[in-house]
Amino acid sequence: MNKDKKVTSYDVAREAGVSQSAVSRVFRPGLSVSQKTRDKVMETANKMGYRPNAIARMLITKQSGMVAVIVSSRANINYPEVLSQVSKQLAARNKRVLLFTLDDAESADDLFEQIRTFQVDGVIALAAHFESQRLAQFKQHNIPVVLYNRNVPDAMANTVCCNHELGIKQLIAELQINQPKNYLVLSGPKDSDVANERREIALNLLKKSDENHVSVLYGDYSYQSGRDCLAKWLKKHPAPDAIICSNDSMAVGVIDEARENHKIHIPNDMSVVGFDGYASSSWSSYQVTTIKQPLEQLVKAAVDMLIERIENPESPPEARVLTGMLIKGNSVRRP
Amino acid sequence: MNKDKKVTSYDVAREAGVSQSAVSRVFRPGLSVSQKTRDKVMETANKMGYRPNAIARMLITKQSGMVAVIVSSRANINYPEVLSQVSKQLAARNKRVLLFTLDDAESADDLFEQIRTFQVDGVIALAAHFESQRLAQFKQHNIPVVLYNRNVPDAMANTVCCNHELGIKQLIAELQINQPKNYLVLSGPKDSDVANERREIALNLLKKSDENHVSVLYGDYSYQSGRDCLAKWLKKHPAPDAIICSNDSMAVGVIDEARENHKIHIPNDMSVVGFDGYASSSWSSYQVTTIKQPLEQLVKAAVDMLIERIENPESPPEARVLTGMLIKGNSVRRP
DNA sequence: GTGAAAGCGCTAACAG
DNA sequence: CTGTTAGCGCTTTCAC
Repeated sequence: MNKDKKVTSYDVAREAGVSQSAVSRVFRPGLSVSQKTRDKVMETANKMGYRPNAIARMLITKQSGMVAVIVSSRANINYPEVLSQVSKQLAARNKRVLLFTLDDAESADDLFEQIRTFQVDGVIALAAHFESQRLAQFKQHNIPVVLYNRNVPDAMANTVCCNHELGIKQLIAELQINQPKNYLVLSGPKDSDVANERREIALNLLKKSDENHVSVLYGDYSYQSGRDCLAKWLKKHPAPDAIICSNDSMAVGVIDEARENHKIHIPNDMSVVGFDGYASSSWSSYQVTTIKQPLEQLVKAAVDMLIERIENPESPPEARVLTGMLIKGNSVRRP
Repeated sequence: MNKDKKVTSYDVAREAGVSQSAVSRVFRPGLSVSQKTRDKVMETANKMGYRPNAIARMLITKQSGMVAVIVSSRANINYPEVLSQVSKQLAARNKRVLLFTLDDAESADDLFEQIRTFQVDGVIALAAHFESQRLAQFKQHNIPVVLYNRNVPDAMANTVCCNHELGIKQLIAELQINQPKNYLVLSGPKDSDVANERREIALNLLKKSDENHVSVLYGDYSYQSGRDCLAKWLKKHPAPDAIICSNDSMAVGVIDEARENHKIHIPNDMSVVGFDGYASSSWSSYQVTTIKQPLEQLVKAAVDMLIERIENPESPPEARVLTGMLIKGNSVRRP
């Protein structure tokens, strides 16, 4: 067993009495080598503890086998699961995840240079702060990018997204069983594309009926912001009939605040809906009515799409929209 | 602007009228280059869109600048945050995270070969399935490893961990305000080192008094397993006075099950404590009394330790134990 | 099927 | 301070 120096293909070749390129061939799948040579090489390789050096391979093949995944730490609470899914599914396609964090738009230039330096084969962006204008830079350098959970209107991007329009339609249909009059839309932050989209969809749908009274508040997707927004609202206004939250965390915050500090019963006095299908929002004390994102399928779509773009760089931009599932919880009053 | 071919340092050198090594020097921090050359190189480099190729650099310096981080998907719910912290703190030390998932012990051999292939500078293991016997393999190949949130008794490992002993002592002290007699210890899975440690500490502390009646159940750290375990227990036994859960998710599950299906009031009829300080466990409906892990400091310790081991491979194994903070929630009855 | 030889893009002595 | 010269460990023609 080697202890200090790394074993190279030359060492193995010498020991096995073959050429270095023979060793190389044995370790590259699908290359023709005689069974005899293969066995001999494999045996000495194992004995010497040889492993091909991926770095050297990258240098020559110009394929790093790595995909940059960009996350933010103020992330959507779903991302842990998304991330391990991404890693697993990319591993199945023989790619690794090189992780980058992006917490503010300012450091995006840096990030770009970093990613370029590492010669990644492609990029999956989970981070809200990854602005779609950045796409041009990547395109210029022929680095395929897939945006996860994003819907870019002008459609020059590869995106994978849950069907927000349909989902919010379903949620509003649920709410309307009670014929509410006063709605509050609790949006995510203004710098989040998804938050903006969900909010606008809700507002447009609600605008269709003149009878609806609709107000908007802005949180930051967090539990606490759900609480704070509701508390602030109730200082000057009566409780609305229904609150449409841009995600589940805020919905849970709203529910807790309503119950704890305002003696508002959910769902009897007020209905609340969320979005995402985050596990905690289904806990008995909340049972938020929400749209569950088809996480595994979304990730699969994103990975498939990226691989496709890596293998065939000329593929035109594509948006895949998957349908979420309505979870009928207990946060909407039933007649 | 280049469109197709990648720009190399030779291209820049030719264009700027200097040698290739001059270009190399400009892009390596801390090397002496005259201001004039530097400016000229930088200008043409920018003009041509040149970025040094990290892969080539890795090959020659034998430092990949990458750290393998091993996670599992059935992960501790804290890991999202841990992961982005790790990524951020490693980035500050000029290292990137190469992510690997490990979901079952069987694939660990594969994982090891993968990691070796990528020539990572070090490894941080967050995954419960990463068995400490594996350490020998890494040591043999001089790859430093730090185990996060793990306490390996025989101490031949670099570990970073929260002080479980102290934490559980504090939790039990809280519980004992009501002088409970019947305890239930709800442990995490038997194949988790941390779960085993937390369970044994609790059992040992409780054994000290002959008056205590203590039983043990095994969950899998999930919310649902908390519910299931309690339900199963209550079929044959009366409710205990106090339940000590190995993590917060199970504690929340226990609380929901008790309230919803058994009309047990928490904390009046039964006290529950958790461990970790997971955000959701502090939501008003639960307010679990727990120990909050000092996440940021733990990550910092792990990263510091790893960098230290990378720079100085001879450093002896070290265990760093940080103290968590007791969160007095509302899941323990007060007299 | 196999070996020889030429690099991939860069860093690191080493002279000048 | 700058340029020249060897490689890092591998893949990939190209003869044989």
